[in-house]
Amino acid sequence: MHLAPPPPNLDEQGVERGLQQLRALTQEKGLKNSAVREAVARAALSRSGHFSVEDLASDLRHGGPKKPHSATVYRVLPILVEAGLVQETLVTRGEGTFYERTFEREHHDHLICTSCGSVVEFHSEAIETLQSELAKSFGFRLTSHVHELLGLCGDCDS
Amino acid sequence: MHLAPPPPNLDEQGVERGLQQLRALTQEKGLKNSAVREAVARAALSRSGHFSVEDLASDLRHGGPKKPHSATVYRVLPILVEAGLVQETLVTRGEGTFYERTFEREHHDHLICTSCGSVVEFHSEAIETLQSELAKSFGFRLTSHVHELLGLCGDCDS
DNA sequence: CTTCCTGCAAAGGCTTTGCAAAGCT
DNA sequence: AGCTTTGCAAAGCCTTTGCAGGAAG
Repeated sequence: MHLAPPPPNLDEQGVERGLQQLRALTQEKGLKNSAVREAVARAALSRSGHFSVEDLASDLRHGGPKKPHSATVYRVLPILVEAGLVQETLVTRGEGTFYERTFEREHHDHLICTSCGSVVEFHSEAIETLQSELAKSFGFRLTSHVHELLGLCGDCDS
Repeated sequence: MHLAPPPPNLDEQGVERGLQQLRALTQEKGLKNSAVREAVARAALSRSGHFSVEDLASDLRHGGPKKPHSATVYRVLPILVEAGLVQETLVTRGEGTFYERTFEREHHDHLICTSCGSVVEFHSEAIETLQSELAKSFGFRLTSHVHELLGLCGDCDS
């Protein structure tokens, strides 16, 4: 069990590998290439922490030449999820959907302070193993999971 | 690790104990008694599985003399949560919020088939223990958690 | 030329909120 | 009386959808 290492920002080559993985999926599905979709993917891969759809749209408005409409971002995100670049996260926050990069990043879960909102990312191999065994014993093939621990952090608990 | 026992429906006395627990909270908070709130609590405590706000509102429309507006149910549910009668659940389903009774019911988590939607409730003492240790090691005081395993059940995986 | 993609605006679905009447204490 | 609670309707918010023009293959 350990603290997940802080998000090691993806360098330009990493982003490029992510785009290639995206292209592999879109080709396989018979989709066309799209500069806008790649711009969204770039923005998502470049983010270091948790982000919302609006965060991405905002990055794109300020950052590059392409300024996708947020409806487009909503349409692209499920593709990025399917391509394994990002994943929904912080589902207990309630206010809107959040994502985080999963591409070339170690799997982790979250410990969340319900008072100040601080988030600790952890990884427990023991829990992962138990989950697998559990699923197996019920005849399930596990594809993903949501595991968020809610409580008060040291600062808020005093 | 085991299958959580099927919800042992609360009998009338159990419901009454639940209402008492609710009254304890409302008194402590200086709230007033309310027949409508208790009707919602009764409906929630009487449900056996997972339910939505609309499910409750519907029960109340058909069941008793009181027919609370759904806005009222939305206002009452957080109080029932705080009183420890119910809890949000199936957060990964996405479509609206679901609740389930926690009062006089063993804690459990969920294994969910993303294809057919079937849900298995399980309890793993080992995982619970690991969670506690984990929170402790990061200086958190745990108050609750969300743990949902997503995958394909035996039927859908063939 | 056929199919996919994008922007825009509108619709949708769930949940919250403002207000006035009604209910507790 | 003074505060909470309720119903109702309206507003809010996030997300999805229909459509028409544009881009890719």
